Amino acid sequence: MNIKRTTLKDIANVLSISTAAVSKALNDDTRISVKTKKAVKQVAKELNYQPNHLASALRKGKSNLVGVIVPRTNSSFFSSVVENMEEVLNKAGYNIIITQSNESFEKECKNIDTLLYTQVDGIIASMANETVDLSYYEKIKSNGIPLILFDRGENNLNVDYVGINDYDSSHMIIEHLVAKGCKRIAHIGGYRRTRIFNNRIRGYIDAIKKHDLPHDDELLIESSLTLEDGRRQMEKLLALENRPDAVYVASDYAALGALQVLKEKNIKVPEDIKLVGFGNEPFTSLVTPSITSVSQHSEQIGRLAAETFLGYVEKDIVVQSLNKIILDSELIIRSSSE
Amino acid sequence: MNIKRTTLKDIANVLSISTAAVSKALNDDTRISVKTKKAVKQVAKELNYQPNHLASALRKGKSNLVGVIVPRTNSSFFSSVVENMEEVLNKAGYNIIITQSNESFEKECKNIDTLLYTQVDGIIASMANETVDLSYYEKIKSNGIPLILFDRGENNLNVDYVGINDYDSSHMIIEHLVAKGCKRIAHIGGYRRTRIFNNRIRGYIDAIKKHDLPHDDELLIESSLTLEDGRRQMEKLLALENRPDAVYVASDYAALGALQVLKEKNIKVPEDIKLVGFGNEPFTSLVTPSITSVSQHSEQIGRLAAETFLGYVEKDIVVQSLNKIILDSELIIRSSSE
DNA sequence: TACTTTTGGTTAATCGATTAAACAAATATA
DNA sequence: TATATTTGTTTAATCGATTAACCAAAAGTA
Repeated sequence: MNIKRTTLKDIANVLSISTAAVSKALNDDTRISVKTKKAVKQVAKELNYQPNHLASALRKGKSNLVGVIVPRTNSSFFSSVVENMEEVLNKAGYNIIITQSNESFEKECKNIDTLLYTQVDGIIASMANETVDLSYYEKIKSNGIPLILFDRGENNLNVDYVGINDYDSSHMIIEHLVAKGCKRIAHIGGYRRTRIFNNRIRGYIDAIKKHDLPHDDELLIESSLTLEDGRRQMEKLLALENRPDAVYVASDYAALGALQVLKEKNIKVPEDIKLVGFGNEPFTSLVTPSITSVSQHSEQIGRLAAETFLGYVEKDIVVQSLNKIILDSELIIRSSSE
Repeated sequence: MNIKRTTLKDIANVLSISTAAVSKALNDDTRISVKTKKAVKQVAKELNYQPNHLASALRKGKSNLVGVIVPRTNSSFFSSVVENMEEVLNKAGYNIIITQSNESFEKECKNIDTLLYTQVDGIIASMANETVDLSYYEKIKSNGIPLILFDRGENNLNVDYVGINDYDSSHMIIEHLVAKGCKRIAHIGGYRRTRIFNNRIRGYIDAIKKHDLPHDDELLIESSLTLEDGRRQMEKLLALENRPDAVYVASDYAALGALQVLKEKNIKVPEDIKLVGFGNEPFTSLVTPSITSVSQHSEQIGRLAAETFLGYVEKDIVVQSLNKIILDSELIIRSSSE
């Protein structure tokens, strides 16, 4: 498969001018006459000229590509974030490369390597569940390109972060459940090592204490937050001597698993146990009963992360620092906690 | 943000040898002594050398990147296809760039431009719903890189295709519904212009005829197959004087919309109306009642598409032709049609 | 007229890695 | 010993676009 592509030289030959002139003409350099520009553009069109991105990126030291790393793409939160990010970046002349870590640290490292290898101008990422070793992210920083984190961030990296207020979100949820009369609220949370999940756990504990509710160890569970683990942990909670009357799950997927178990055991939701998820995935409104959840404003997160990146490249800023943009979340109350 | 990266030259300088020797040493050229290789690799490591992909790709005329275009990433089918594709390609030394068209023709064209611009070595794509004009895909072909289509393909492009047998799948569904005693089966299908949906429609019609069942025009509806349109079309079917006793929907999302409407109207599924979806999205097993659906073997599709691509680049084949790999699908029977 | 400025280019270097061709030194072969 | 081959490396060209530096011709200005 070798079809010779049109190059600047081909255009230059046709018009008997230098490649430099052609390059400048195509880039609308002021030092090229209108007449020449017209001629060049005409020939470029005729020969179906497509600039060689590799060559120009190599020369300019800039690829106009932004790398994106997400744990999964098949989550509506991440997919929406990416979509909005892309819109902003496209407008600024950047294209994006999406990679997914599948929550695996190893895969995430590979993705980082791929992106650096592809010479992206910056990376916008949400960290995998597994990730504790930050050396690969340090690698991005030491490469000198901007790194923007969203949702799953890490203070120690000292880079920009866009996300919601997880601590407050937990408070909001507990307030809601308390208002509904719950007295024994459990939390199936994520792993504490992940900052956002740790914040949700802290929020949960503080809110529980504030209302003088029981905060037994057995009511607080760390989980991988997959659907399957949601099932498993819910079964654990149901096996307790003293069952909770409400469960706050830090992810909609795990909440869905929990709901399945509750339904299978004929435990009425919300009458017997109230359930709250997190993330406002579309299916939360579709299942029966629909699940109360927290909306994270994915559109804004995507847009803000992109704009933060653009802020760096446009102003050619050299040093990044810990700079958090924290958005308010919104509790969407549905049948599972009514 | 300008941190000077280590180049071949830096390594060459340290060792007082030529950059050519360094390049060859790193690529394990047989003409370089073991001693030199060791020294070079040692220094490369010390200086944290990262090859400049742009430079090597430019020189070699090969980027080792494969572009992927999918209608959406937040569908478990596409996400699983991509995951498996990636696994195969990674092993062969290729990295992938994922782009999503959001079912928009315009966006798809942009994606193709981006990928060609990034100089990918090939493109694996599933076409957007909207796409009828194939000129952008022709552009890929005329660029001389392999194009592999999956799921949403198009014969007229004369390229490789990996997908399931949609015509047979429809038959399988109708057989199942007939066996369950259904006598008036409706089909909410996709747009006929999309080959797979056309095949499903043809399969539906032929199977219906085979069983001498009514195939009134009002029972066959073309739809965008979004959840919302699923609702809309289901409402249309319910407004009919002579309601169907089963509905076969060509997408799980639309089937979910249909199910919502049925539940809202207190129509019992499967007692009053049986429902079948398509795609075996995870939520089909999660909703109540769970939805009968068709599994498309996403893992295999992904793997086969990747291997087809590799077949071209490894053998340096020049001409592509219409070459279909058709897999069998599997009907997963659940409560909605029991 | 004589000098300056502007216009519209051209030349040549450059980005960093690869590779064909050349070459010196070491080793093998006749 | 003389010649051929192998080994290990260097030189220089190349991929295609960009750009700093340079230059000739035209136009402006004192």
